[in-house]
Amino acid sequence: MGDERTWTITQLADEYGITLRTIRFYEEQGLLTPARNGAHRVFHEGDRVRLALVLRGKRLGFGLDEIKKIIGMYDAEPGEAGQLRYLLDQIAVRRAELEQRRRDIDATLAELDEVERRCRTDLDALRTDMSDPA
Amino acid sequence: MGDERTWTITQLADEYGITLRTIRFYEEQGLLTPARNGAHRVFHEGDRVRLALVLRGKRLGFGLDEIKKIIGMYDAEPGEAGQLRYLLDQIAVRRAELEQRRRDIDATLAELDEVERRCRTDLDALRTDMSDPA
DNA sequence: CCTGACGTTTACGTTAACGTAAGTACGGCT
DNA sequence: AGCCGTACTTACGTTAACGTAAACGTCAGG
Repeated sequence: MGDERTWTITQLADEYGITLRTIRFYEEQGLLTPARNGAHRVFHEGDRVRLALVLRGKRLGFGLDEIKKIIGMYDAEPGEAGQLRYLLDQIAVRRAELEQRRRDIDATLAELDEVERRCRTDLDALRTDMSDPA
Repeated sequence: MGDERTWTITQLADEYGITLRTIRFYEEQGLLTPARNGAHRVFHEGDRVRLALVLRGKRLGFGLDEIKKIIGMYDAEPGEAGQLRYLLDQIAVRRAELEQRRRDIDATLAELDEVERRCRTDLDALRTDMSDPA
């Protein structure tokens, strides 16, 4: 039932292609809170998921404190109405940011397409010159 | 014909909500190459477009040197076949990155939706408790 | 003529996100 | 007993992307 599987710090680092230092740093910043066996860190499934979320946030270009807030929203306690409204607000803000990013991505992809087309046209032209050097 | 309109550094800074320092820094890094009137910078339409591209790159979380390469692709000279193939390679790389980012964004948006649903459910529960305090 | 707005350069300061030692500790193998 | 592998903490170093201050030029308006 209760997800017995655990990981060491190097196992997680290997799995996600990051360094031990990075994981320790994330803990230092409060992004991770692994259990301890003496001095050694013990990571459970939840820690693993959180780490994945952090890395995704990074790929999205968010700063670690931003990521901390976002992740914090995932496991927010129900709390009182004020907190809930604040949370909804924050969700709206993040969503707006992400949607802006998606628009940026789409625009950039479109321009890359354009560049690629020009590129292939130029290549074709070169080939034509080669086979028809008159 | 030849786009006569020009801008001062403050005009561009105001338009894009950045500082003079930032624009000067971008020039220092070779991302912008405005003309000069004596010591004063004179920005033409092309510079303005490039600045917009830089800022979009930043919103996407790219570093300035990455952005420099990407923008460099836009105005690459036809060049020889080897260069063109390299460029096509680079385009493929960027595209893969951007598509990964879009997947990340979609996943995050989906999770935000989930959090929002839980949030609204909780709010509803609170309202029900209020109106039916038995 | 002096001030203020706008621009310039040079250069040191700052923050984020780690990198990189240095030194210590502990369990297992031979 | 000695060493290896893995992990720990502490702490200074580094890079990117500007911020910020200092000191100066120049042109229009009062």
